[in-house]
Amino acid sequence: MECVHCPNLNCLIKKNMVRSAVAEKALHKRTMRVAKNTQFIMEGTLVQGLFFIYSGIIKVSKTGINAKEQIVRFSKEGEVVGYRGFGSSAEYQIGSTTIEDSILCFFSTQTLEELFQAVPSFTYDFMNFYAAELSISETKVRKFAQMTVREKVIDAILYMNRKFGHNEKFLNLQLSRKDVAAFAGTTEEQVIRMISGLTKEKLLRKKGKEVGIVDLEKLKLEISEHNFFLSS
DNA sequence: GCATTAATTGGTC
DNA sequence: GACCAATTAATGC
Repeated sequence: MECVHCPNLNCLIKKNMVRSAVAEKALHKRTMRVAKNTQFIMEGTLVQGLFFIYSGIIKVSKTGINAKEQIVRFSKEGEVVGYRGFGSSAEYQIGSTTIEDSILCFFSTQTLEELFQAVPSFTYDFMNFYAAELSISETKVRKFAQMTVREKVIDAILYMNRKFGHNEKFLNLQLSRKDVAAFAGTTEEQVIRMISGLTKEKLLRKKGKEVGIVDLEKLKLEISEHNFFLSS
């Protein structure tokens, strides 16, 4: 998977390919195919570099109290994973697992550091990326403290819709109830109950494990009342 | 099909 | 609202 032919124009590597240093380093990356449901970053393991997603979907998670999983975010093509353990600490602060079959481009810490030193525009893009992530995690803290379970579940579904889209009937991203719970910050049973309730209220539809949005405006309204809409 | 995993429901603290 | 147990539906082989 050569960067020159990569369609992900928003990828930080691709964006900076015009700089010869980036283009040169891009030749030394390692690309790997990772099957669905495979963990490719273990929390607490030694940081070796960053993964840029060429294609596929992955989840980023952190182990909380009682070994409960907390999903931090989901990422798709063009995005980067592993940066949390970058720089300051030597171990990855997060784990990451594929949700779909994916192709990842790996850049070693050493290569990246050389690029940070040599290419300001690349470093600048990363800085903006970190800043945006920080802002998202700040509003997330607020959400967790103030939202009801119903709002958290609606918020999670709206996020899935914003980020991965929706076809005629259902959300494009099909997650297990357990993953939705781990992302929303509640339990699997609560997610199931909320989805069932919202389906009865004609705001959602469901068929098997698939979930779809029926009344987007009403769902948005419930969240916007608490000023939580935008971001994340 | 059978076996394993996920979704759902009901009840308790 | 979380945790636990029992039932049922979905999925892998």
